[in-house]
Amino acid sequence: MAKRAVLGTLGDVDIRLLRVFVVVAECNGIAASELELNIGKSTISRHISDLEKRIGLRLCDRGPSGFNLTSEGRQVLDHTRQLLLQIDEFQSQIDSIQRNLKGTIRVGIFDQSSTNPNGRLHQAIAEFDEIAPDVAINILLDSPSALEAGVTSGALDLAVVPNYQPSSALRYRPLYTESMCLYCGQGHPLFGLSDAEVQDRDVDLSAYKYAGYGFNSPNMRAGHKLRVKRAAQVKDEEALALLIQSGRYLGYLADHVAVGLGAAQSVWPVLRDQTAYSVQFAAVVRKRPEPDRKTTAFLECLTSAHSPAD
Amino acid sequence: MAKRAVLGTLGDVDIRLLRVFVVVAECNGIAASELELNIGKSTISRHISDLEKRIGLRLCDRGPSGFNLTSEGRQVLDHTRQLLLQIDEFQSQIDSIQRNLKGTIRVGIFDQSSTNPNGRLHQAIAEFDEIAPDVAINILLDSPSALEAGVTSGALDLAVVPNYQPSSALRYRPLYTESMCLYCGQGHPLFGLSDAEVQDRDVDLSAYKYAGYGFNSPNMRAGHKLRVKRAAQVKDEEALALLIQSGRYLGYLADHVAVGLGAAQSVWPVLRDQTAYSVQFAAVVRKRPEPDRKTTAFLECLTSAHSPAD
DNA sequence: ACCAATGTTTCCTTTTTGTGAAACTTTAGA
DNA sequence: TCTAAAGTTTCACAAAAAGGAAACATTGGT
Repeated sequence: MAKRAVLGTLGDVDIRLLRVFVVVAECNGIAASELELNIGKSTISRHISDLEKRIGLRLCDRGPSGFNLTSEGRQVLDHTRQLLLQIDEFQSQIDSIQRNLKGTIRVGIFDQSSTNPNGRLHQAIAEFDEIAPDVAINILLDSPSALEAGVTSGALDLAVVPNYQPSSALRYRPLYTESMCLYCGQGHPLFGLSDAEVQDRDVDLSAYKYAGYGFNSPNMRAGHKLRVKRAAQVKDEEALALLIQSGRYLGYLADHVAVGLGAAQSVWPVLRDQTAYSVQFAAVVRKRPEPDRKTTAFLECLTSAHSPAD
Repeated sequence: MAKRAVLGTLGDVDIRLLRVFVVVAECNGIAASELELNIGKSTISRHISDLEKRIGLRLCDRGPSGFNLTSEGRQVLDHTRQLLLQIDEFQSQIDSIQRNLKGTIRVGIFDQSSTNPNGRLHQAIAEFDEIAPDVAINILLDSPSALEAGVTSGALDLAVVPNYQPSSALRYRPLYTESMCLYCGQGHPLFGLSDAEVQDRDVDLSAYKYAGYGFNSPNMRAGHKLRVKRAAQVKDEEALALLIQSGRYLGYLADHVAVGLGAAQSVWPVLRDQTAYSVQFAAVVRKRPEPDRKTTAFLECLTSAHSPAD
């Protein structure tokens, strides 16, 4: 240590010495406090006399003739007890900060993902409310790119988005996957045909009208891969399902949506082997500044809500 | 260190770290606080992260992108400020104990010493009242041996007594001296005789009546040394002076008393060369338990009141 | 793309602190 | 008077804490 900096030149009474003093005073002697403190008496003796030097007062008469606090010692003892209480209080204030999360958490959700039965957001929210009842939850629905932008800028604490094109500024935590497939509706030329039949006929999918989302999304990328031309743009899943059910359009649907629509009766998977793909949904937070505690806690809730154990 | 005792296992938040944290927060960054703290940034950085580990909370985002307290950091800062205030308050409570003497001080005075002009007890009292206005002074007059017994037993805090037969349990601090001499009164056979004349006549002092104190005192010891027989016992100086002035008795008087009686007119020193002696008056306190602060302070006042400088 | 500023980490040194053992000192009590 | 008990002091040592220097890492601005 080069030189003690300006801090606590005079002050910074050693809390430890004060604690020792209190115990010694309560035990009414050094010998008696040995057990309590679990320190040798030579050490205790030095502690007490150190303390006396530091605060410049003789605190007690001690020796073979007995132990007695001086009048100053009694006063110091009183003030010390109070100080130690205040320190304990400080400790518990800190503890309570640790325990009680407060504030508002802003969570973004991909607006077309709420129907997936794999998504356990509701469960995560319930868990979170259990451990952090004082945090207000703010939920916002938007497109994946808008959500990621929000998280990056700090406008959102966390978002649940399909995990594609990961940004290096963000940290992704996989939650669940959604399986997608190209569907057509009743009345469509491909309706009812098995993959083998379609393949036998050497069908060119791009010959059919295709409906998809108008914004950047896994759906859009899948469409690109099929090289289909988008004849209809939609903004939400229901609209897309409607177009497909019309029997005029091909389009990607999540399998759970197809099931919801009545499956084989209403919509039909096209070339499942080739067109099926799955999207992983992930919770995303920014890397820095590091997410705060309530965000981390929410992330944990999300993870545990989606872990296989549950 | 063999093993940290049970004290403050979890707690004992390091006050120093908290102080550093407050300064850093106030300076809004580590670099800025370097000057203020007069510590290198590497150390400060470590301090802050140590503190974060100890209390288990991230306190601030820091880095090239700027410095920002987290919401927890802000809360901790508030509580820390309060704690530091309370520590300061503790300090000043201690200081005030140091400064303000309280209680009662019991002082004993040799009851035959109050007329000596060298005794500056009044001045000492004035000084003491200046520095310790809240201490009540209790003064008791008694014989030297009674006073010393009082000090030894703790019934008295301090006494001013002629310093003879020092007791090993007591600590003596010389204050002033009183010169004594054997005197006779007008009408006595030795009145008016110079030392030489008395010696020429080969006078046997023990042939004359002698008057002295009836209790153990320097006066009594002086009488023993002269081998005079005590024909009259007195209990105070005025009675003694009266007997001597009668011209019938020899007796020891303090020179200042003789002067007060009118010196050469009224009383006459006998064989000054041989009979003169001086008594040192001293303040006396017990060695242990060590005298308390007000006693020590009073002792200081006595000393300074009697020091040559004054 | 480069630079300056802000922190962090690693490595090493110095100082302070905490500790026990043992030899002493003092005092109360048998 | 002798002894046991209570503290104090001295000595030696280990560990923690405080500190700095230098090499890194990250980021904002030119």
